[in-house]
Amino acid sequence: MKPNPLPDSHLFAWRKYYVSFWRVFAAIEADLAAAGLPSLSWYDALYELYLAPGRHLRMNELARSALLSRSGLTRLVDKLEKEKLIERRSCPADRRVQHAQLTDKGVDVLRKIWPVYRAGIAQYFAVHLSAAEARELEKTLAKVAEAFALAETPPQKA
Amino acid sequence: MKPNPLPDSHLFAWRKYYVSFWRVFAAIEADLAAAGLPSLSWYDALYELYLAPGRHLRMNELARSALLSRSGLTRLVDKLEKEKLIERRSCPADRRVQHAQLTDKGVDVLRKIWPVYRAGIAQYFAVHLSAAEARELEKTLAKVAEAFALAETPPQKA
DNA sequence: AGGTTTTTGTTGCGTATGCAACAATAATCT
DNA sequence: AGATTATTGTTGCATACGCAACAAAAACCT
Repeated sequence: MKPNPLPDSHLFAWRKYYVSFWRVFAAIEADLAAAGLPSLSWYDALYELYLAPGRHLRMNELARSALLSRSGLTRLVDKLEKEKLIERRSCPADRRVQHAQLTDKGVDVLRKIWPVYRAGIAQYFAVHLSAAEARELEKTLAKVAEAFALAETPPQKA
Repeated sequence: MKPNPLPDSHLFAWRKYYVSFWRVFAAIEADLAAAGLPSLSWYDALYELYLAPGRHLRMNELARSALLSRSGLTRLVDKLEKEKLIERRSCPADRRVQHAQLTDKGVDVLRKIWPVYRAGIAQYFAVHLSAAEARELEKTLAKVAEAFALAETPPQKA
């Protein structure tokens, strides 16, 4: 940990990354709340289920995708289930496992949130980026995100 | 709001931005907690005071810089004051105003946090960026952040 | 098979944080 | 000056979230 190479260029990049993210995130959350819609954590969970084959995922998988702890996800799924946006389903093959299954009503809510979310992304974030900058940003941050995806895979024998 | 131009390139950039940020943020927070250090919100507030002329700021200003609501900042300052990292000082010129004044002990804590924070930035974020990418990222996200700085300034008459 | 270890989801608890309401004070407008 | 309005920081309340402990179930060992 001694070499710790953090040149100014990278530190400055971090500061902008950090500040800009919180500002954009707060602005989008405020827009959602003002529209009487659920917050982004609901969207994230519902959307991950929407993408999943069969529109269902194990709690554990969903927690990872939705960027939550397992306990946090349990609470979130409690609320989503109370609103009938998902259903919990036991897994016959492994009786420890619960699946969260997206309902049609869940898809509806997803479709209600998206226009406001999209407008927020456009207004607070995308409007400042050229197409080239967007592609560059995606490429760069993909590497940052990817490192965590790899870390989730335990080291293989070979 | 109808045109709403959000091309795929920008949407993909947003997804990477969003996911990578949460992952990096959580990893750094975990490192700080593991080292028995306070969380980033403490660092943010102390650091903004450190940068400020005279090492003090009004509560309102500090809330903005530290990315917190006024009430959130009040609670944070309560804790910082209890640990003697800052002092509250009334302002004679405007008796509504309180200043948060960084103490020497506050500077010490800042210096204790920074190595762990820096290592986290380096390890989870900076290591994936070339110098050119870092500069590009900073330039791009500066525009995103700057829009909010401008929005804070109420529209001028002219 | 029988005992240990790991994994899975849930719960108790503590903490962080925002919104709306509030009191004190300052600024603004006749 | 006097009345109204705006600003500042704080508080009550509600909510969201993580960690550690837990029970149930599976996987893994001899």
